[in-house]
Amino acid sequence: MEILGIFKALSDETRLRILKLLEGGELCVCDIVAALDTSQPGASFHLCVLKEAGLIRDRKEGRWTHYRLEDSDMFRRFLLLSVMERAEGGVFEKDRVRLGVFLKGKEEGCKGLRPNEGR
Amino acid sequence: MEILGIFKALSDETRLRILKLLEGGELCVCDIVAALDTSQPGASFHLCVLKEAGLIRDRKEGRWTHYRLEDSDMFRRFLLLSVMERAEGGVFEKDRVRLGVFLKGKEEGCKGLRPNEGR
DNA sequence: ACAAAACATAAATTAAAGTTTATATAATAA
DNA sequence: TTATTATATAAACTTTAATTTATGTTTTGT
Repeated sequence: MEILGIFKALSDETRLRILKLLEGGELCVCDIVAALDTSQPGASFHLCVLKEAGLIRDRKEGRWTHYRLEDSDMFRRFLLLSVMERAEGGVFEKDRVRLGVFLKGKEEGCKGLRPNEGR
Repeated sequence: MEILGIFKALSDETRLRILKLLEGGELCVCDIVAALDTSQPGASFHLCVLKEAGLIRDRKEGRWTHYRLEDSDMFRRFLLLSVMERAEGGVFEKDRVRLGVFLKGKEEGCKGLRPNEGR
């Protein structure tokens, strides 16, 4: 049953955190690992569950995999919106901060490099 | 986090079956046990999870506890509606049939009894 | 061709959730 | 008051899901 898989995917805090992060736009796995401060296989596992449930999409580019929200149908769109609105607490804010720091660090590393020369 | 509890409550097939049954109106625990063809403590456990998540309400009357859907707020109403619409498969139909048979049996047992004399 | 980075997958472990079995409680009927 | 019915709760057990640790794959940089 499709709907059961969707609710199961949404019934885990780590996965709600990932969805909230993706609200800000596409992210690669290492961004998510940095933001959640968790293990890389752990993040991959949860991303897989979310993808199977049709809540996120992936896009491969070189050695990176970028994930973004999949809200092409009404039901999923509503659920994702609900997560954005109703998922609250310090965890999400902290994730957002860690992500910011990490992304900033990435930018710094690229200073002075020409396109396609970065990490 | 409230939303997490709601999704957790919805991430189990037995509980979706209970919600679907309650679509038809209030039921007592023994109705649900009969419809699901499961154990009474099992049904009580799942009813408890659904109640804690605010998806159903209970009403005590004599030795019975009657449960019904709680759709007083928009979000829960939408989720419950989604379950009604999107939960599909033979299980639900079978539950409905078993419930019908059981309720019919109850009625029969009451034939010829004055009010408050039957089960 | 070799090394390193980004991610995925698999096996082993741990933790959480669901089921079963037994017992308790509360209300009604006899 | 004793027995019975409807339900709840608790403890033991089983199943499922999540985490950890180790390794594999692919792509890119040197």
